[in-house]
Amino acid sequence: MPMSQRAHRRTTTTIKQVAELAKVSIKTVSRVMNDEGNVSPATRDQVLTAAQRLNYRPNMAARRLASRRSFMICLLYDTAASDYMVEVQFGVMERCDADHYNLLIRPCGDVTTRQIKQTLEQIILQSNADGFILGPPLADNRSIITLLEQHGVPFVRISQSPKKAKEPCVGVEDTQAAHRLVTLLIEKGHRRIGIIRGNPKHGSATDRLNGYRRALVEHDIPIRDDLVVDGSYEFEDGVDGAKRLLSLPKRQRPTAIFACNDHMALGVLQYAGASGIEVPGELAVCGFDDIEFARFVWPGLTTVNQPIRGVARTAADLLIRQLKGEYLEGVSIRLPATVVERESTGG
Amino acid sequence: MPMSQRAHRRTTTTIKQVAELAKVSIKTVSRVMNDEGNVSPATRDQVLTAAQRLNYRPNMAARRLASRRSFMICLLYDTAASDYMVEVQFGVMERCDADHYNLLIRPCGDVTTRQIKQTLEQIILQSNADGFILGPPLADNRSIITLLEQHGVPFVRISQSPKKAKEPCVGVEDTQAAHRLVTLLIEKGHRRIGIIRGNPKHGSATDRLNGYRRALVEHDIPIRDDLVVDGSYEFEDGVDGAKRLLSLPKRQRPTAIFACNDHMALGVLQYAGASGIEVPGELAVCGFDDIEFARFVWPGLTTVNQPIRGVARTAADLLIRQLKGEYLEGVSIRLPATVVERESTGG
DNA sequence: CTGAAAGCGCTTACAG
DNA sequence: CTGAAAGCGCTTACAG
Repeated sequence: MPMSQRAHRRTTTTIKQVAELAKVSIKTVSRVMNDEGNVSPATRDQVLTAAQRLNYRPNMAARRLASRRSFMICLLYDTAASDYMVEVQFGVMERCDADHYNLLIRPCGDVTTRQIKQTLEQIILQSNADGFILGPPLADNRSIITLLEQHGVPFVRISQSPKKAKEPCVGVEDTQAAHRLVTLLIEKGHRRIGIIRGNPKHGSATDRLNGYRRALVEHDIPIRDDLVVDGSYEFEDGVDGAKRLLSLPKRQRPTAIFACNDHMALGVLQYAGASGIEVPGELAVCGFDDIEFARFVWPGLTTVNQPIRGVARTAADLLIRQLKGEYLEGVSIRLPATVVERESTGG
Repeated sequence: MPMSQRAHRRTTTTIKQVAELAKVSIKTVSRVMNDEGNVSPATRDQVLTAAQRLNYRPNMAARRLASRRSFMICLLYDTAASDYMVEVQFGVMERCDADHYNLLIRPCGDVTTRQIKQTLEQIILQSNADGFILGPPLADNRSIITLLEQHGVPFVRISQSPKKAKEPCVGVEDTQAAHRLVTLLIEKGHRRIGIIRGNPKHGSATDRLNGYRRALVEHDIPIRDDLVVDGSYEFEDGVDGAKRLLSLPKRQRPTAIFACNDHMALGVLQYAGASGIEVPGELAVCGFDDIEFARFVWPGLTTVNQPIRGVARTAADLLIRQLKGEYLEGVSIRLPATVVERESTGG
């Protein structure tokens, strides 16, 4: 006998059996299980006792079919770093568990917007998700947002650009964090500070650049265009950016580089290592994200720790509250981030 | 009107409407949708055309309820590295998509076996999963295996220890890969090769040590106990291991270190960097796993690339085939891994 | 505060 | 190769 057949034989107790034992109607059991209220404490106790004795668990498939809800939340994201996404998954899951929602994950890496839209439409049509959480930078994708809005499906965005849609949005205060980071460099005596910018598709890229600018302006340090180079959050951008910045004439070249994420900062470190430039002696380096490896490289990387799990938990919370009928249009939440100082910016 | 209400209004076509349009019974539509056969080509075409015209998608909740299957596969894992798990998720998902299974993820990091068992029992009782895929090292956890077997739930293990259960098992040929890696070091002239072992809870730790031993034996190099140090796959173990190995008297200390995973190898690199020991000049270093950062550090890390996604896809495949009734007891598959040579082992 | 009835959209088991 | 009937285990909408 193959296992698959044995598996079908699992005995399950139904709402009917609980109702019989508790001597009430199935509707009353349903009321108790769903905390609907309008049940006398005595009846409630009877039902709960009966349910416990029979080890009753509501059948989700039946509940879904009858209520026409899936109790599933879909987490949609594309090419985010794995560390980041695993944290997001944890955060969302924590919140989902509390309300018995299932989490469906939908990575769409290396896929065109057109393909994502098709997938999305399938998921929506099959009623496989009551709501969506969009990770960056998908959360800023205009045509995805429009599609979800057209179908009237609730969703929450994890993004730095709240204005891009009226749906709730959760992000990080990274302008402030970047500001503190660059201020730290200035306080250590740096005046020529280079920056390697993030992927312009992400709202965070703009935010972090703004933090950098503000810190310089506050200290009356002119913003030099030749110290601002483009990047897109990839390791290689860090290598290229460092190369460009450090090939400036010696008296003009930066003594510190702020790479807008850790991947690029590690690229800077690699270029420095390969070129015999000593960090932090000749060059201070800092990143953003505090990925696991920021403390694993030598010298350890000064960076910013983002409360990713908290952001994700908050996003899930807003979505679930929306599903329960709360009106949350225009809600935007930003969580604070923390500067983590390590060896790459010196003593 | 809150969004949650609008969401409920999504119009869906049912099997009944398709049946009417195609002028057949709903049972026949069901047959076509499930590829059951026993339908004449002409009828089949009619149904397919009708389904397409109405943009019909079977309602999963109804299907689940009627068939008493959840069409969900649960991926259960604990404290694996995020890079690893994201790859596993991708691989499993790829295979699930093909058969319209949903993927439920269940990370159990930092949780006792007792708690995992409770969670598992809940999932099983709620029929929320037709089958499970166990990631390492959970896949070798005796009491988890027993629990699943008792409930008669099909599962597949991702593990290096096929003998630990009769259920299907998928792994990597890492003994051979470790053997090739150490042989490479020997061919470069190294004779004193240290090894930092992996977490003994993982079957891979034993495998990799065996590969190391075999390579030395084949080249008539004695295995020295003082060159074999314990570890558990954490970065810090690499630091500690390097410290211990490199504090040996100069003529006895290793000229190369094989850390049994990349995290530990990066620990070795960090210790070397902080101690002014030049890699690869004074010390060759290699790891195992080929995590993203193996190529981001300087010097780039020589390591072994594992076909994680393929392993995961294979595991999902075995599970789905089991669910379809195939008999796969005792099946064990090992996929080959590839040595990736970078700067940390020299020219 | 409680319940009887109808129905969610499929599959199963059976019949022909 | 095709179909009519029953039922999966809940919730919804209504009545009292």
